[in-house]
Amino acid sequence: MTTNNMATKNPTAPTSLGRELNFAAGAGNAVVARLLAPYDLSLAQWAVLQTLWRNGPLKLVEIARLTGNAAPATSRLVDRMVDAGLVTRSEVPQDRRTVTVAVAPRGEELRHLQDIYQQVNAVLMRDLTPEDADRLFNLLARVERAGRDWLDQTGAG
Amino acid sequence: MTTNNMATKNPTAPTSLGRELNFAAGAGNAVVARLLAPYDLSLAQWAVLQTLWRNGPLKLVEIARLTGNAAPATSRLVDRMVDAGLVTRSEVPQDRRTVTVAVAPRGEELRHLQDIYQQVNAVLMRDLTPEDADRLFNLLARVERAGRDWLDQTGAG
DNA sequence: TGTTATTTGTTGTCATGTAAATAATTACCT
DNA sequence: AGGTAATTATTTACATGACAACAAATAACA
Repeated sequence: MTTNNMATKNPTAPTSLGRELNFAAGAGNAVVARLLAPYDLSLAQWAVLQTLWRNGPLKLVEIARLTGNAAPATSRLVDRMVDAGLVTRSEVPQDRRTVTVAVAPRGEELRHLQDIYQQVNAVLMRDLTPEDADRLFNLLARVERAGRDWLDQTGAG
Repeated sequence: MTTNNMATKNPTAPTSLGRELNFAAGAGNAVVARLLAPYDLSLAQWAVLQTLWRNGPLKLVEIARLTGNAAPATSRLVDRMVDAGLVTRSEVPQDRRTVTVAVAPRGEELRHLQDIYQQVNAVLMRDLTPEDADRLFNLLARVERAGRDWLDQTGAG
């Protein structure tokens, strides 16, 4: 099983986990992009709608946190989505710094795309057993946590 | 072990594989970026240098293929790397369409960064057993292949 | 109360990714 | 040979991402 451990022993094909992560993520993103293309919706836009469908109207900073993007990128992304009629911006009297973003009617019409990630899961995990799928999610979570921990300790230390 | 299968059964936390892939890849990319920052080198630039360090001078289209990017992105990326003195462009008499990209002296000085991905591997896989690491590489390869196959069949069919 | 720190959102600047269109060159094939 | 197809690289246009700097508003606190 591990007589020729790819990650630690194989000298002819040194393998970068970062590369494999990016290639796998890239393939997944291409699948979503193709599924969303008929609706003129990008993956980034879908991610914003998804957080709003699930959580209701949100502050911009919350959308940024939930989608894993920085605030400036989210601000401009929401700009384009407002122009496209997908979401609305509303000022908040209680805190005049914040802006509440909510789904607009044109975005509500796309709510049937809320569970499209399950189609993507099905495509990507076509050849995986349920046990393999569990393992993959678990391993990815551990990898991400290890990276974030190192970033925190290195950046703050 | 699979009494509460996250990927298929847990109704309270539906999980997107694409999301997890992107978050894990993002964490890995942030780690590399921080390691490369002292050398004023981006991940994309490092990837180009890596292909050249390993394979010698290459056509632009070969760099694009090996790094997994489209040709236009590679063309501009190489532009900036030429400006930075990292690589050189050379015309090929045998085929006047092609341009050969080679490592310049200033890029050769960074060759010690060739194996930096191993440091990243060590950070990301800190909590993984060698068997887990093997499984992760294997699962990622299968996921990517499933996505690419679907894209090919859907796009070409 | 009044000063300082924090939070929130935006804008500027840049790097990078895609797709489409273009130009130049080479390969193919009757 | 000559016309068509394929390959290679670039340019254009646009979306998206990061970081720094900034402005406005609120919170914290001496």
